[in-house]
Amino acid sequence: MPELPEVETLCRQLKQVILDKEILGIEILDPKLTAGEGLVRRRVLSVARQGKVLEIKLDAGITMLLHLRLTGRLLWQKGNNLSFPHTRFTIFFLQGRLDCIDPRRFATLSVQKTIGTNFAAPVIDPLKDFHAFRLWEIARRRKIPVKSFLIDQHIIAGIGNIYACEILYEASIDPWQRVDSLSLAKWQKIEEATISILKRAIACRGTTVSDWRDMFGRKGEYQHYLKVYASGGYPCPRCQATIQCMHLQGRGTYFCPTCQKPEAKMRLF
DNA sequence: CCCTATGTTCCCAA
DNA sequence: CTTGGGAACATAGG
Repeated sequence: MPELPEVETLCRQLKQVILDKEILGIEILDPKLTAGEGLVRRRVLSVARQGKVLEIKLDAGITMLLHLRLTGRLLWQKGNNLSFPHTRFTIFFLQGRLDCIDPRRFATLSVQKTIGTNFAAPVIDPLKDFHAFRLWEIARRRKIPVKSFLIDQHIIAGIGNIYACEILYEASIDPWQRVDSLSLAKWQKIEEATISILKRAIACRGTTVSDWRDMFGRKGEYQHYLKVYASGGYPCPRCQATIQCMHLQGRGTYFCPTCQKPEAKMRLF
């Protein structure tokens, strides 16, 4: 479910609730996630997001890395409510408990001892260092469709299928256009669209098209601002042409065939 | 039964 | 080495 705005929402909400708090206990219900054992009595020093990964630093030099993949959720609860089905682990604090719920069990949890040189991954965070010129330089050397480039987590960390579709619609660029054919001016349009869309989606606490919920169980609001995602067959808000859906890399890719007109010979199939 | 799904990784072929 | 396609992971919903 979660892309950058959803993970950022969880990150901010986690900070409100568990920063500086002590872990009183952990219950692991999914044997795939035993990495979480041994964190009892540790205190939360910081919560951060790297791409779609939540990074929780504890004392004693311990770092938890949580990736929710497709269907992972975090839910903060007070009191002794019954756990939701598919709850995979629970972390208990004095103030409440944090449930990780994940029907498809794709979510991953790892625990690392922080050792000396913790070099940053050479990955671009769309909100911190998405600069058109830098992206243009990297893209010049690649021959993949621009949408594949935007959702490649080794290049840019955090953009997934929904926001890639929205960004390319906003920038009026064909998702299949080869990245090595994009001008610097087009990259400036992509930069502008990416930053405005992701910021607005964060302000909306994410996009709920099916089951995304924030840490307090609330739906997001950005689904009301989607222009093309999940709108196949509906008219384009700009030109009234019919929004199309085609597969790219096995993912549903929504676009306006008129506003995002393919440039001759630059489209890949 | 069929298909789809906001993610990632691995294997294989061109 | 690069790229694209498909399967895998596991489950719910239309």
